Amino acid sequence: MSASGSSKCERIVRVLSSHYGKIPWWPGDTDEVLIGAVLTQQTRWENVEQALLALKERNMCTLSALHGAEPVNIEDAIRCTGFYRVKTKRLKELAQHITEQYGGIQGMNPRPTQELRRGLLGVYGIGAETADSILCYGFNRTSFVIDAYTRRICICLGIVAKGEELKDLFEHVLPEDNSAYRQTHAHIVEYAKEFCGKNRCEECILKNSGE
DNA sequence: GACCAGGTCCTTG
DNA sequence: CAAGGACATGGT
Repeated sequence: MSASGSSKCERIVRVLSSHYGKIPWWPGDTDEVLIGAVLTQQTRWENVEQALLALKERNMCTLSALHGAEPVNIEDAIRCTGFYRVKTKRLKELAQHITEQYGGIQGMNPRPTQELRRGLLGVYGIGAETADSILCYGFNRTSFVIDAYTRRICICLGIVAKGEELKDLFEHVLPEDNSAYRQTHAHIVEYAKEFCGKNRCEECILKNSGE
């Protein structure tokens, strides 16, 4: 009889938290988080940072600036993140959605999380991970981010839930506290970079710590 | 030169 | 519904 998905999730949260403690993750104002969330799709964060700098140098690192910018100028700034044409289109769509629906980022603050999430998921190029990253790191909401690392680790540990089910599992286990959501996702990424994909799976702390 | 990166969308079987 | 391809640059 193997442990249930939720007790395995609970253990992931607990073990990683005691191992890594508090770590800084995804700093920046709301505009930067929104833009970074799109740019980091299938892309290393170091490349995203360069693109954010390039956007800042051009005074284009805000959603309203991107809303009015020429696509070619956005493309030039974000080329180093790859997929630069589709990402430019996605940023434009996101800026348009927020401007039209809420009159800007400020207008989103009073709205409930689920309403914001539905709206974001309706935008071309914004899927579950990007939407939840925006909500969790940009608007301090309790919306848990499921990324490729999280899926990989959960499969590795025999957790069968996937997609929205996996998100629900973690959200039932976590306290209703944004910093817990941030930290747990940060821990998972940190852990995955350290142990997954480098043939170090067998020494990983989740498999070897007790039980 | 091959392979992958903090996804998403579209097309096929 | 699962699987495969497209989107593109930069690092290992």
